[in-house]
Amino acid sequence: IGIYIRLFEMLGHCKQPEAATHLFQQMRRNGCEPSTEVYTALLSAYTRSNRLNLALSTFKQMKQQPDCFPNIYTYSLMIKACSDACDFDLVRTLLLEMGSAGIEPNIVTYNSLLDAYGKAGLLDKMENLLLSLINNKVFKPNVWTQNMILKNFGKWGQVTKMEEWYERLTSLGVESDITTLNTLMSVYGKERLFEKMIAVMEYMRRYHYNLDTISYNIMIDAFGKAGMVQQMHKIFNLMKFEGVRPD
RNA sequence: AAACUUUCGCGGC
Repeated sequence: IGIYIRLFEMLGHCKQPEAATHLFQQMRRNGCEPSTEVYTALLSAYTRSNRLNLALSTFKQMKQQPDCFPNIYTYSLMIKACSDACDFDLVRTLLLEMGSAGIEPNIVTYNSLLDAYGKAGLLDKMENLLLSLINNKVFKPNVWTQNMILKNFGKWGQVTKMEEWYERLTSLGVESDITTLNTLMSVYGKERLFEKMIAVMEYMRRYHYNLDTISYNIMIDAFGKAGMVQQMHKIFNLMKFEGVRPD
């Protein structure tokens, strides 16, 4: 059983939803009873390839099986899939369904929903939900919440909002990680705020965050798009000097 | 063992 879950996970990463379907059928022919975990892994393989309809029909099928009750992982996954498709009515249905099943959403569930609002440009909804989570003290935002909030304000050009929320979340005790700082650099790069982008890089070097391939890609990309060739070369040379390999 | 975030790809709609 664990092997099947591992295989579904691998097929998900390789974007092979059809192969996952076949594996599931084969599993059943071999007399293996599906479980919550197996269905969740299968659904994950589907949603990783954005096969929402296939995931929805499989989810329905899952709920008709004995001993295959969706759990918090299953619901979070389905909520993310519906969120990514901007089907917020379906998200609401799933949240209600979870509630009646006695399953409470957690920070991961809300992170998916917050990100979906952000991606759709519904920044007010995103911010209001975040504020209510903070004010109700149900969940502490975590570093994933922070990174996603910063990215979404940045994505829509709201740099000041992004900086305000960075300060606020930091003051609430959320730590920054390499992804946080890469996100800030990416936004500053897109906005052509190169001095801020470089300031983040220097901060990272000063405080011993190891810049990774993504960090350098972000900066090279930003300078490249602006046609700033010698700055681009400087970053490239720094990357070689630091022993980070390009991809 | 299975769910959430940053660059670029690949895949899907």
